[in-house]
Amino acid sequence: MNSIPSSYSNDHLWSSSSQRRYAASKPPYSYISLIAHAISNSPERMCTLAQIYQYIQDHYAYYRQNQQRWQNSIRHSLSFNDCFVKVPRSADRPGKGSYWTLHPDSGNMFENGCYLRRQKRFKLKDNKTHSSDHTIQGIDSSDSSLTTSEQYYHQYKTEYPTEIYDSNNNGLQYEHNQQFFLQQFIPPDTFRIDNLFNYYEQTNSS
DNA sequence: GGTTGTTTAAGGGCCC
DNA sequence: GGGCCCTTAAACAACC
Repeated sequence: MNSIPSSYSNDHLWSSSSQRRYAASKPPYSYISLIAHAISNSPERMCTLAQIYQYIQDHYAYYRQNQQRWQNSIRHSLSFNDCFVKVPRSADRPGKGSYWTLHPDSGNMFENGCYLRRQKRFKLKDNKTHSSDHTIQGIDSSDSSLTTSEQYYHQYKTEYPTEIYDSNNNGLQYEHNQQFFLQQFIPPDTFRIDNLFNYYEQTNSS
C-alpha cells in the first residue's frame, strides 16, 4: 500500500510543541479525490466514514482544523456522488456506519491529472444508484474462500446483471466479466489513484 | 447525545 | 451566458 509523500502532509508546518506556527495550506485535491485516495489505500478498498476522516487528517495537517466544515463536505460528497458506493457491514463486523467503496464503473476519474476538478462527473445512466438505492447489500463474509472483491462482485452481478453480463446475458461470459470487474474494482497499479497522487507529488516537489 | 447519511440550497470557478 | 463541478452550510432522520 502506498502512502502519500510528506510533501503535502504539511507536518513540517506544525511545531514539535504542538502549537501551530503556520496555518497549513489546503492540499490541491478535491474532497472526491481525497476520498477516492483513502479508499484506494485501504487494504480492502473500502473504508468507513471514520476511517476516511482519519486518513485525511493523518496525511494533511490542513484538515486537522475546522473539522466540522470539511467533514460535512465529505459526507455530502459520499452521498451525492454516484462514484461512491455504500457497502453495509456484515453481521460479523458490527459497528457504526457502513463501508464506502468506489463504484467499479467509475474508473479513473482523474486521468487528466487534475485532482481539483474532474473532466466529467461520474453518473449512472438511470440514476438507480442515487441516495440509498446505490447501496450494495451486505457482503457474505462467511464465505472465507472469496476475497472481499470477489464477494462484492457476486453481490454486484446480482444487483446489476446487465452491467456485468454481455448483452445476450451469456453465462459463458462469466469468467471474462468477473475478471473485467475485478480489474475495475482493483485497477492495475499504473492507474491506481494513489500512484497518480505520488506521480503528482514527485513532479511538483522538485 | 454523538455520529452517520441524505437532501436542499447557494455561491464560486472553470469551460465551451 | 449557461452548464457543470465543487465547496460550504444547514436541516433533518436514522442509527448506535
